[in-house]
Amino acid sequence: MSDFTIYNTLSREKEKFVPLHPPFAGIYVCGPTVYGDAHLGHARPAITFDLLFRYLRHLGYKVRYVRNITDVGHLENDADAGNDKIAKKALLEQIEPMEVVQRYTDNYHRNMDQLNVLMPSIEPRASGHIPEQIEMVATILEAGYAYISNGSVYFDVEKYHQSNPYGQLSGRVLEDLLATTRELEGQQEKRNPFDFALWKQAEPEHIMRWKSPWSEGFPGWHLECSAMSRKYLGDEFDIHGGGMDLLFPHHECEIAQSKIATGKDSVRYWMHNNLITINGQKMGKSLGNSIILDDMFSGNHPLLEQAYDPMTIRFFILQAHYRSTLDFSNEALQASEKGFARLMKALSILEKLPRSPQTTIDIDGWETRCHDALNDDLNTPVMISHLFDMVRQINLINDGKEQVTDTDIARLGLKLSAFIFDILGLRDNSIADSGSTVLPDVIRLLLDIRQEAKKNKDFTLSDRIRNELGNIGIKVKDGKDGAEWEMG
RNA sequence: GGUCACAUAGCCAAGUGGUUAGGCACCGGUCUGCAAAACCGGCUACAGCGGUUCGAAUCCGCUUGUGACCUCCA
Repeated sequence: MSDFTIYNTLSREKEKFVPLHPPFAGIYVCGPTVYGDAHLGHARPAITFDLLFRYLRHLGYKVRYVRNITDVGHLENDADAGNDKIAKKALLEQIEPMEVVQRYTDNYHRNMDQLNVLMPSIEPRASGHIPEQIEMVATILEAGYAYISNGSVYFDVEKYHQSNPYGQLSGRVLEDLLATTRELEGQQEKRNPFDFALWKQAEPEHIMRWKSPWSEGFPGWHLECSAMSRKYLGDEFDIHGGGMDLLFPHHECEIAQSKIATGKDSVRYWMHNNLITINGQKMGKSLGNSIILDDMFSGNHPLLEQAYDPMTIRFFILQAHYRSTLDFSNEALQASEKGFARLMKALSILEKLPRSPQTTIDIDGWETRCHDALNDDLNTPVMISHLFDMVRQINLINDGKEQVTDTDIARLGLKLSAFIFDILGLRDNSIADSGSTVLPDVIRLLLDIRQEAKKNKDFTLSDRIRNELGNIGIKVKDGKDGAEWEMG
């Protein structure tokens, strides 16, 4: 089996994953800003790094996965500035900022649970780490890489760049940045347009504010991730993840301020997931094509032809590689829905397969191919294509065209379960497998009666049972060994 | 305007120099009282133009198109 490799944005190459302190592995991922409902854009990084979390654990690492909640103010530039996003929403709705934060945090958690995204090991909130952030600002000031201007503290990028390469992660050249930065209001406090705030003095109407040595205000926009990753993962840690949209300036700034605060390059592997498009267009609130997850699951949105099960969404996202853009459309989602159902179907017949004295399929080679795909920078689409190869094998066994022993069925079942449920984090939520058995039993009874009717050539009765079950949403499917059914 | 990505069959999506990835749709077939479902099989594409090479979707150049970032949004 090959080594686990990760594409490192910093080197622009796939690198073998070697943790700093085996068997431990530390991951930090930029989490949501909780000022609105979770949408598709939140689902992708959550699922991508959930996959990473699950796979590292599968490989035997003891993983600490930290994913923050951003609940401290960040300015909006497009509107009548002055308030941060959370404060603004709070005023709008006449409630406490922390009430907004709580509501949308709960909502995010609920949606992530629906997508079968595991909770991280630690989920720190920016508002709960103000002292750590203030301390980091002070350290950077003492080191001489920041300056105070009108109660705010800014990071001195130019000075940093004299001894450290600024822009390495995102491929920016400082001189170019200077040439292309636009003139904006509020820039006059800064020595250079590309300097960024470590601490920001609050405007009078700004509700979320904390006391600091420099002013009453709030921490800078990139600082929380540096402060919290350091606190929970140390000065140096293994993996930092996030969306590609965070590459610049957010992660670039994190690198700079952490380097000065700790004297070390804090992150070994930078991982970035790509964005989601809808019908070929970027998803965005301003474009009116942003779909929140609740609507996705209920189908209640003009762009949606139907409701999509969370597992369909998860499977769909995993069918593309995390570093590629992924285009949502009804056609594509419906394709995934059917493919996923076929996968689950094959899994369900596994136990019922006819046993043979020998096995004619190559289980070990297949397992290696699955692992190799995952080891190749989490190439889930290739891994899933191997799963479908096994689906075909299972069906061929079922048709008597291939053979498998009793032992190998058990072995295969364990492996499939590990890949599909443990690593990919999929969940079989067909109704027959959950909750009470009363409904399945009743349906089974009806189907038995129908079978007898068919035997007696009473097709009026048999069709009536099938049709009326169909009317209440239960699809009857005749097979060789009696009828099957499913909700739908 | 600057920087960087990407362009693969009806749709989605892997693939980084030489054996048809995969899913959905579609078309055949098996099964079946009928239908549906299920299963098996088929479907050989790489934006355009030029170049490198014995050989290119894959490397290089140009053109066209799409997207991301360049903002005290995260």
